[in-house]
Amino acid sequence: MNAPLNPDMFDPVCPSALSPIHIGDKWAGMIIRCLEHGPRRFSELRIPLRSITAKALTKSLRALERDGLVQRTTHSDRVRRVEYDLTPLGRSLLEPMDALCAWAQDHWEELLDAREASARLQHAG
Amino acid sequence: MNAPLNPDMFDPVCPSALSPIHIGDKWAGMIIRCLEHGPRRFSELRIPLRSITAKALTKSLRALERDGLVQRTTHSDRVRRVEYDLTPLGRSLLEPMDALCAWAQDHWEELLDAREASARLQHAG
DNA sequence: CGGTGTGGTTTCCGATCGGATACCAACTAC
DNA sequence: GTAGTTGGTATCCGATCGGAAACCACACCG
Repeated sequence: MNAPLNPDMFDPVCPSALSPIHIGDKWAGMIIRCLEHGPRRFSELRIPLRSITAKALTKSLRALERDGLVQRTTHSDRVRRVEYDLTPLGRSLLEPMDALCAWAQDHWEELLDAREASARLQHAG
Repeated sequence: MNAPLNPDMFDPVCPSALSPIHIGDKWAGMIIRCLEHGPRRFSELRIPLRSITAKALTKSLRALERDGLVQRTTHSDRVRRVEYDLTPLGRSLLEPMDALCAWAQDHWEELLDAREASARLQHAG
């Protein structure tokens, strides 16, 4: 099976937060990362995405499904079980996403410096 | 100098419109592409970005400036001349952007198919 | 003098976003 | 029966987005 998701997998000061490149909506990139190593259940996804509401998670997942990046499967178990998994198309996104993460890490300090410089100008002006 | 920008450089049905990956806000990616081959003036940028309002262009350019991706220069000519140019940081984005464009082109049909399939389900349901 | 071009800013407004909260059906466990 | 879990929906609401339109300072042109 699948190791549990690390509740802290998304560091609040993750360099990617500064990155000008985004996947889908606010949550889509993180959801895709959560599915990288296998299917996940709805409530399982909510753990690393700590502040997400059910509404926001549903909306984001539906968009990913509509775009063919994620597949939703309802299992007929005794207890209700719905799993979300990356499609091959969704999985193919991981490679460019890795390139973007690498870019963000490489240029994190430049991005921080630029923000701080403009904040100083703002404060001075 | 710099060849004029092609007014049609952004095909309304460009595959990148379907891409789930975005650079900055709605316009930032296109602006960066416009600056790829050298600095451009404000009104020059408005040509390929046909429907953009001055307000939207200003806002997007200010954000790019704040993030250190674009530099704004006011030239002291007789006529007012303001030019926007990519910084080295902004230029470094071109490489991952190319990777994304390649991904979007490679998977355009899959993306289209997924959208159409979900639209059919929507219509049938 | 008025008209034109440049590089914007301001105001208004409808649409969308995103969080909080409450609610729900189905099923299980006690 | 009652409580808890799962996978959501429905409603409200303030904040933000994004376009349309009007306006503006400044310089040049004739």
